[in-house]
Amino acid sequence: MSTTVRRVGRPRADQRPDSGISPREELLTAAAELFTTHGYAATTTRAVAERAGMRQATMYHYVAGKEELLADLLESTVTPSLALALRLLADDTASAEARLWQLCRSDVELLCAGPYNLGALYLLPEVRTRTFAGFHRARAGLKDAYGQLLASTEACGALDEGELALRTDLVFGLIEGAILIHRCDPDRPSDAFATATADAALRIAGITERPVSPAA
Amino acid sequence: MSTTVRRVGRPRADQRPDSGISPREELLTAAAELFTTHGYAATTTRAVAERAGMRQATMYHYVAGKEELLADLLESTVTPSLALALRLLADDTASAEARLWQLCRSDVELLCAGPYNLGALYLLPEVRTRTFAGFHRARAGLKDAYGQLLASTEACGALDEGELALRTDLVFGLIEGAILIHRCDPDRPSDAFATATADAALRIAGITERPVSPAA
DNA sequence: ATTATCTATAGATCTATAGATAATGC
DNA sequence: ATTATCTATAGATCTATAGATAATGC
Repeated sequence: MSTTVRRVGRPRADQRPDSGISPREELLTAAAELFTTHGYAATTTRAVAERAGMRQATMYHYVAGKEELLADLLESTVTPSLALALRLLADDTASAEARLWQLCRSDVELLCAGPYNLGALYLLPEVRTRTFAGFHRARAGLKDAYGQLLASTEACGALDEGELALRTDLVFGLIEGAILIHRCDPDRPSDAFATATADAALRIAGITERPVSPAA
Repeated sequence: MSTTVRRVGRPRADQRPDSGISPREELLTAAAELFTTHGYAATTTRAVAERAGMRQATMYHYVAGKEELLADLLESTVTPSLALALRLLADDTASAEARLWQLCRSDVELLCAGPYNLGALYLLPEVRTRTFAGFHRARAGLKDAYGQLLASTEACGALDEGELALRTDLVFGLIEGAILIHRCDPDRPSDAFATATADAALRIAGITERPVSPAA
């Protein structure tokens, strides 16, 4: 009946109650908090490891270094958004306007729902390096989905290529920037905020009234 | 007739042609480039000093450290915007819509015109500390001006306090985020981009057609 | 035997200060 | 004498590896 799990290997120096998640995930959680609050470069491997309950050197048993943690965190923010975007692109039972609205709303909710502003991490200059190619590919795919949905709307259907790209950038920029706006006033309920941001995104696109939402 | 300026003090180790700006400004320029491309925490005092043409230790003759450089740079981005905002608030010859549009357009131009994405620096976690109180005060003043202009528009005049704050955050967020959008496609001419972004900001506010621009 | 962890540390930084130096100014 | 700069460096990091240690598994 004892919940004390006997584990292989030398015991940790400071024992803590079992969190239920794997050491690697504990490292990711610790990194998420520290990267977003203190900054990536300012966060040491020691700080991440200790917060995850292990000594600095032990971290290398689970990850190759700080960059790997950041790459993992970034991919985890964009992957669910991309999955939804692809589903919505394939769905022809709802109008483009309605699907775009739903994508916007859901992306803002995803960005703001987590305990940390992971969404803001993509702004780090370090992220430009090739280590993060996977993240960049996924993000480009997501932005492309926004562009395709926009192109299918009545308001943007007649735009030329350059104008459409500009609209897409503005809409996508507002959605990605929502995490920073949310940070100004974190007490605002995030579902109302997500709805208002999706409405704003559609107004940017030139769609003046909120479309009928498709079945989720 | 010689342009070689004889200056007091020990000569620099590696002489370079006179740039015309003061050593402190050279440090600020160097910091702007390095902070925006490599990140603040990742930039060393040595890197800043050498790029400004002096040895690492000499930097301390002009500034107290890295933080002072960042604080100065941040204030320099928001000060001109705030000055214009206050002028526009006091100007009652133009409609609120027209003044808001002009403020948006001008802010985006200011953010995007510089050679570096200084506007993105305010996102750094380090900026939350009290060293940057001056910057935060100016930024709050600017956002407040946006709020006042918005409140004077027909589209937002009837909104309650919370709704107005939300609109303000969304509009201000789009404008501040414009620098990040610009980074995606830096070749787009920045005046057309600024115009499109100001249009988008007004659409977020609920203003459907571009107001007649007041005399600049 | 295998595993997860620890301690210890080499090597590579980076910041900020101390004190020397090489100009001009008077 | 004053000034701007330099060189040198103490003290404080931080990363990543080497090798020891204390569990379980068989």
